[in-house]
Order: sequence, then C-alpha cells, then structure tokens
Amino acid sequence: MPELPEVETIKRDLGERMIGEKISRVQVKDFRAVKGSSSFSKKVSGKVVKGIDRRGKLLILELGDDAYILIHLKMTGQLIYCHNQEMIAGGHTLNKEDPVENVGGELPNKHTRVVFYFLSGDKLFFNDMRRFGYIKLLSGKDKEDKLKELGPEPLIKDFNLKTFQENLRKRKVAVKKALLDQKLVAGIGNIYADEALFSAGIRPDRPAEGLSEEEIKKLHKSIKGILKKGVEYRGTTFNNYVDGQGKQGGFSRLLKVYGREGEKCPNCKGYIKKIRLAGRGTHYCPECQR
DNA sequence: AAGATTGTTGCTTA
DNA sequence: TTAAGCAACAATCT
Repeated sequence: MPELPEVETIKRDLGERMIGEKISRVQVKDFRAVKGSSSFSKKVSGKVVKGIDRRGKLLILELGDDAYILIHLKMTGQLIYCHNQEMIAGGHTLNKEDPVENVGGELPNKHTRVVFYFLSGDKLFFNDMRRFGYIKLLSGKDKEDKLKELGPEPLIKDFNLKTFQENLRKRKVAVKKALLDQKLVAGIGNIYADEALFSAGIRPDRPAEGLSEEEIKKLHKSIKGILKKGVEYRGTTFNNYVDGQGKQGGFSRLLKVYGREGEKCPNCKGYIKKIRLAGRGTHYCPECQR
C-alpha cells in the first residue's frame, strides 16, 4: 500500500530517469484507469516530462503548457520505468517469503493498465491489480484545487505542531482515524499510522481530543521520524509495493507492530494485539501504548 | 468458502 | 450546519 515513503521513493526513481523524456504515445489498456480520458493519449503525446512532484500520496508529472498528470496508486498501483534495452523486471505480486532479489516477470503483465512510450524507447508501466488507482490530466488550476484538499506535508516545515494540536483537540474520533485523514496530515496510511502510534506510545483507540500536550508533541515527532525512516529505507513492501525499478522496499523488516499480531513487543514483555479500528486492521502493544 | 485486505469518495445518519 | 459513520469499489489470498 503506497503511502508517503513509497510514493516519495517512486518519485525519486522516476525523476532521475524520466525528466526530459518526450512522450511519443500512451496506450490505455483499461479505460477505467484514466479518469475522463477519451483523448488522454492524444493530449499528452508530444509533451516532455518537465518535472515530477509528490504531495501526500499523489504523484504529479509536470508536462508544460499548463498540463499536469496526477497519479494515485491507491492500494496496489505500481509505476515501473524501463529503459530502452533494460531487462524488464518487476510487476508481480510478492510473497513475504520472496527474497528481495526475487522480483521478476515480464511487462506488460495482466495488471498493466496504462503504458507510456517515450521517444527514446523507454517505457513507463502503470500496473494496478485492484483497479483503485487512477491517472488524470489536469490544468494547473485544477491541480492546485485538488492539492488544496490535502493537509500539511509531514516532512517539511509545513507540518506545524501547534496546528496539529489544535486540529486533534477538535476531534472526538480515535487518534488513528484522525491520522488517516489526509486533511489533518498528508501521506499517512494504515502501516505508518500504526508504526507512528507505537513509536509515540499511544493507543490507537484513544480519542484524539483527549491527548495531552506532551503526547501530541511526541506523536508529531514520531510521525516525522517514522516517515523519514520509511523514505530512507525506500518504503515498505507488504503485498504489492515495488519502487520505480520494480524492486521491494527495505522498511518491511523494520516494522515493529504492523503485521506482527501475536509477536512479542520489541519494547516490553507484551504481545502485539490486532483489533479493528476505523474499518482497518490495527496493530499495537497493549502494554507500552497507553 | 466467507472474510479480510485498504484509500478514498460519496451518501446517510446524527 | 457540520461531523461522524459506513457502504462501495476492486481482485486476490487464506
């Protein structure tokens, strides 16, 4: 599930390789993957990728002429860039047991929804098993309007402690649910929400409004720390995520609670418990999260 | 073989 | 009026 660190990793991978490339054509294999797109290929063909950006979990390709492509990977989306003569790798569903190197498979595969062809012969594959993700072409203004719906970016100054505190104070919902709300902070999903709360020592089901000033401060710091580490390790591969080269993320083995139901807590004598909260699988240690 | 998996939206309910 | 709650969506795995 691509969250901020995964999307950031993809952004960096693609940025290095794709900026300056001219799109020659786009093959839309599944029309549902491209929102409002009868003439998507026509509109973007001939344009050069001028820049690539990320906001929350959204990826933004800048094409010039006031044209921007927004990409949301949702649950199972993948973006894999292949150089002209490069061996095609990546793109299949991973098992936990798979060694990191064991990522292979031909592209396109049966989950490939869109293929961008570049003048250089390079290709960009958009794969999405569950078909939740989307690609959308927008004007600069429409793009800005869309981005305005998102809360602050947690890894830059944007993420103000005071505002964070004020927003949490206003909410009666469980703190985990608040963290998943993209208007509060952009980019946190189920995995990093659980990890940040563990790091802060706060139970996920605590009402947000009931957190002390000190706890909020700690949570604020934990969010930044966990996300930063996630980026550092190139994201978490749990099910489907792969980076821009089709490789798994390295943060998976550093997860302390997510997916570790029944295992011993890394901090204390407790055991990791799993509950259902805000409709999501939620992992925490009942001993050291209070 | 039903239930779990999750990000976001849009509808309903309070 | 605003917020909170929840179904819906999609395909695959256990």
